[in-house]
Amino acid sequence: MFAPLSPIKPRKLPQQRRSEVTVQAVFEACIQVLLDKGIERLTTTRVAARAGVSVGTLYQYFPNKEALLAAVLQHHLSGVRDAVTGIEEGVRGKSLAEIVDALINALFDAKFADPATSKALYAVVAVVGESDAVMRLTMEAQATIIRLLSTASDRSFPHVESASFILSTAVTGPVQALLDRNGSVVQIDNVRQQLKLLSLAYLRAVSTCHAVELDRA
Amino acid sequence: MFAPLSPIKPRKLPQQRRSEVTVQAVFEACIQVLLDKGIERLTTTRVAARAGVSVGTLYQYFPNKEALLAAVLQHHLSGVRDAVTGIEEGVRGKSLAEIVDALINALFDAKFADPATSKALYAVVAVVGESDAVMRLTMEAQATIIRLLSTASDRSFPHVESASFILSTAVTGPVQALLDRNGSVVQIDNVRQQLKLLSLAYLRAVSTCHAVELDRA
DNA sequence: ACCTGAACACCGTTCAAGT
DNA sequence: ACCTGAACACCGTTCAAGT
Repeated sequence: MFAPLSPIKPRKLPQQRRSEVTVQAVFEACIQVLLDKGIERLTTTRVAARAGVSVGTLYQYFPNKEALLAAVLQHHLSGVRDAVTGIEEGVRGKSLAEIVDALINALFDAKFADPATSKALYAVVAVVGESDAVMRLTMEAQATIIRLLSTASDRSFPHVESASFILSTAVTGPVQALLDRNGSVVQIDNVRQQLKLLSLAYLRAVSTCHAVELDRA
Repeated sequence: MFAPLSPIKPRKLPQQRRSEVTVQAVFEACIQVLLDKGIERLTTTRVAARAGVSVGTLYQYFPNKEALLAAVLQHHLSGVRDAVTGIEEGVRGKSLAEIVDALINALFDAKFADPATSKALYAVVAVVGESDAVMRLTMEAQATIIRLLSTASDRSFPHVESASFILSTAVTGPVQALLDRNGSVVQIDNVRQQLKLLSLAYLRAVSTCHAVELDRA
């Protein structure tokens, strides 16, 4: 979050480094427990044990169970957000079709890189979905989509905010369903193509073509 | 579920009736607690107390907490399924546009009749989503959509199953987001119209027009 | 036939004590 | 600076006892 900007400073931070390792271990243990016990049997003691530390240590870094879950979810969501913002330069000024293609591909690559983790985290959303940090990440991704759509060379959107809200939320459902059913690679790819089709069809329906735009003086 | 078909038989079932009342009370109490405590603080003791019975009584009707939550979710989902199947006769043989209109309207009427309850139940899906009964209801709704799309007079679908899977899951996301944000009436209606647009645009993209169909002998 | 509530094993969280 | 684990309040579930 607020990494020191001073360039050469590392070395000899033994304690800090130890705690970093601990936090990372707790993080990974949390996902592991989530994966093979389910959120209902996700226990702080169990997570701590799996991470190789005591409960007390876990509570030194996370004020409570919910904060732990929120942190894990946050980490995952910021990965998704980065994947989406990462395509921004590459598609600037391109056609709507190309933008949609890049967008859906980025989302699928991020979500299905580790499907088990993505699936496990959906249960977490229900518990910490109202968290500020999570809502902020969602809105950041939304803002990026708004910017992306605005740069389309062949189309313009009278209601970009509305369109990107519908688009981003609509795409979520099929992805979630696919994760839930442990879809095969070919099913995943089929849904990916269908979502490109859906997104493009919808966005074209709510946009106006640039070619016929001559309402100047 | 398996109501006796014998016509005149009621009267004098004092005990049964008492238990029916109890079950209903527990049911409603469960939703109440869900609403103002959240699923993380949903406690069997709390639900029982709110229903005006003891924990022991609750466990006489539901083998465990998860079964209770599953039953509540099931009840809600069967309402949604009924809303969808209810439009079936009304739209048989009509145009795709009319079918989509009726479908989205039915879904919105069912989901936003009691938005607070719908919202609260999304957290429950994460806990009992894998339940057989819940999955059966989801598939029944899907099957109805497949039948509906097949009856469209002006269009036919080469891959109805795929199309209805995408459609039904895609529509879920915006509805869920709207419930999460406690959308106003005008926002709800806006999303309703957008989803009709989206559904129609997508379904037209994956269907073939009936007018050009003359591949007979 | 239905209900009660004390009892037990387990979970979230804390804190005095260690290195 | 970081870790431990016993301790406490609370939750899920059971069961002997009531009406």
